[in-house]
Amino acid sequence: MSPAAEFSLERDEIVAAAVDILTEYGFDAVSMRSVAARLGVSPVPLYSRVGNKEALLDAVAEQLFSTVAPSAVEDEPWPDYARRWATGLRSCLRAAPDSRLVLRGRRWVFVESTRPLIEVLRRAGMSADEAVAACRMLTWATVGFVAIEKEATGPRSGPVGRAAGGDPEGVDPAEADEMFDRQIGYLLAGIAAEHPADRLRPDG
Amino acid sequence: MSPAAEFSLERDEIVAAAVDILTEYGFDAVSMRSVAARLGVSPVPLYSRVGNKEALLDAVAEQLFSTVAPSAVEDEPWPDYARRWATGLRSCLRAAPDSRLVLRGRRWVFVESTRPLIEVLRRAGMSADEAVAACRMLTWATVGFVAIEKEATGPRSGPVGRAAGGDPEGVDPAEADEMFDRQIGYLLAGIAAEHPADRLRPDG
DNA sequence: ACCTGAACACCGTTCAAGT
DNA sequence: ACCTGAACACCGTTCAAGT
Repeated sequence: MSPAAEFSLERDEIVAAAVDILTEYGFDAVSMRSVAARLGVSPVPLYSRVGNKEALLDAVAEQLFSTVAPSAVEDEPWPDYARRWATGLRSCLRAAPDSRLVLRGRRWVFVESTRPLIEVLRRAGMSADEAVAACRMLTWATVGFVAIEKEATGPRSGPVGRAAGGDPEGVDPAEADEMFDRQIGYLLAGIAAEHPADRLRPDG
Repeated sequence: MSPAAEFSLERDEIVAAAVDILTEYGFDAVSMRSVAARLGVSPVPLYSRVGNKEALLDAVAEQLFSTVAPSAVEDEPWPDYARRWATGLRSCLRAAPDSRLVLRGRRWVFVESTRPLIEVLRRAGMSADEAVAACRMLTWATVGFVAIEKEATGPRSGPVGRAAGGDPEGVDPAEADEMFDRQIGYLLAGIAAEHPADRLRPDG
């Protein structure tokens, strides 16, 4: 470490400070000014290191979400792995401090995580296009589900006075789990139905 | 109309002004100050009429999204109606100026629109719980899909330089249409599989 | 080079006056 | 009662100085 390193402001420290504020005080507390203050610096140097606030949130999302895919088990049927993959993605997303991180133009943070799933699908006999289409459907369904789930099971549920009761949208976490499982199951069944077993199990 | 009506500031005018700004200049342009300015008023009176900004956006969402359900056709099989219902909801959501309107705790704006779907499902023989569960899955899937679709087919698609190319998430509108149809089809098939035809078609 | 204080043009919200 | 100007405590971002 060079002597100057203790005082120099690295991109990674900025991102780490933003992650800290995000997890401690929430999404709305993350500002260029608050991140700078936590680092004991004026907001100006942040702009030369990360560009602007949007780029900072890009970096935060990348750190939180990249490479979340579970590893494949030998000889595991593709629907089993796909289900594990979607479930893993969902828990990762649910653990995230705020869904706004991923929903405003940061879908690309998952591209890296889709690779193992696409590989499993391809090994099962799907073409590249088929594998991408299947992977995309599962990803969109999962991200979309969690986006709604996070606010459906969260504190706020309507304008003052409304909510719960006969509201068909009020959902507790256990119901959400079951609903997610069922939805992914339906999608996997639909995908499987378009891919005859003999093509998908060339070694069976 | 009382003589004072011309000058009095009604809640509806405030909401209408907010909708105008939203559609003309976008979500970020909607502020208590900009809405007040459009009405030629200081921001203060808005607080006594609508409460605060969140309540104003609640009212805007309600005006834009309530009652979007297509009406049922006589003797239409429930999966056909459900598909039309989901497609109608999707186009309504896509026409909306910004997905942030519905994704931050405003899911309840669709509760009214779910009624006709639930009625069709119940008439087809589902129990109340089954109908609500099926309706919820379709609603969540559709809202989640559009939330991702709107930013996937929009202008921004990653940190500068990334995007398109081999990115499995880059999608054009036609592909999104097909993907939505397929996904809803899979869900409807899954729901139908759990509801034997004789129960769902008591008159067949 | 790299940081700072100060500024610009905004926010949501509230308060003490005015009529 | 109902509105206003002014203020408070914030934003993101930029600029002219300082070292």
